[in-house]
Amino acid sequence: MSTPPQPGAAFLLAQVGAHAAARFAERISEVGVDPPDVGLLRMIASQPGRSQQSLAEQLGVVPSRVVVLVDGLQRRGLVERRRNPQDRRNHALHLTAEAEQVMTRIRELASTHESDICAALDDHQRAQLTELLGAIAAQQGLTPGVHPGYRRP
Amino acid sequence: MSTPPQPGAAFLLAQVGAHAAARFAERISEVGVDPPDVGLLRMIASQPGRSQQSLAEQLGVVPSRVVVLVDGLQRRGLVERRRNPQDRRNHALHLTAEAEQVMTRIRELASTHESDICAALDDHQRAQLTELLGAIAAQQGLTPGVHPGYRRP
DNA sequence: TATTGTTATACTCTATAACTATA
DNA sequence: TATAGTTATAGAGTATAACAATA
Repeated sequence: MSTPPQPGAAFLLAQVGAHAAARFAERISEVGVDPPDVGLLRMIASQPGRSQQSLAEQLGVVPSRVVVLVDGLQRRGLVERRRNPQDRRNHALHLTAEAEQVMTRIRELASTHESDICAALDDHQRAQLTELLGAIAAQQGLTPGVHPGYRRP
Repeated sequence: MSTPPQPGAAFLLAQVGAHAAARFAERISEVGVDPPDVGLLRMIASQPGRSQQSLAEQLGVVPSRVVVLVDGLQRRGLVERRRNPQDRRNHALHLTAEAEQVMTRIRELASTHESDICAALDDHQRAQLTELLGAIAAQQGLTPGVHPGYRRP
């Protein structure tokens, strides 16, 4: 007797999660950034002046990867590296004025994205889903706001 | 006034989904395969004798990628390519006896994985989550059982 | 001429390790 | 000597396009 291919919650999570991530990537390509960029921009926005090392640590990523990501954002004029006069080794990261506008647009896109992905659910179900996922995330020890797309070094 | 970083359902989906996928990849590494391998093995198991073209189409992937994946599975002794005497251009794909055993083990690992990922939920909540995710998957037009990790060509 | 599968090639992403400059 | 950041390099994964065999 063969096992019927009834996907469980874990497979559905991976499937729907990857779909949601891919659709989000499509949307934000409008402003010329990709999901890792957005993660970094959000972290810099919430704590301006952070060093690349501290970002690497929180993301669970090797510092040389942050260099590449920040290079890209700097080329696009979204992030500034400012030498810290107290310790000229480290770079304080700040968003540019343009980045503030871009972040506003990203928040709009994220909101549309949210509605799109949850189009099958009513408000109650959406709240329920958020609660269930939040419980899993907490129990699994996921860092709030940090996407595991950044891999551990 | 700054927007509080309250992650919505879409972000949680992407975050938890990527986590689930990564954990599953760890588990199945025990039998020397990775998630794309498992997807292919499952498809061949449910419809033995399929051609590489038909797999490529269902996965939404370029045929040359299927070549590489099947090469790997063949090297590991899990898949056989059999020339079709009627049309000697195409290769009918079949699982080996070893692959049947490996699939049994993978099903065990998937079951453990499922319990692990849903450890924060009781049975009722787990059923609820599965239902909500199923509704999203259907409304978003996702192919049942096909992980979007295989990208569209 | 069209189709199945393959190879050759190139591009992207990411990690490792060596290196520079500051401390 | 230790630390922040950078560069150079290599490996994995994947797509594109040219190609071989068969129809």
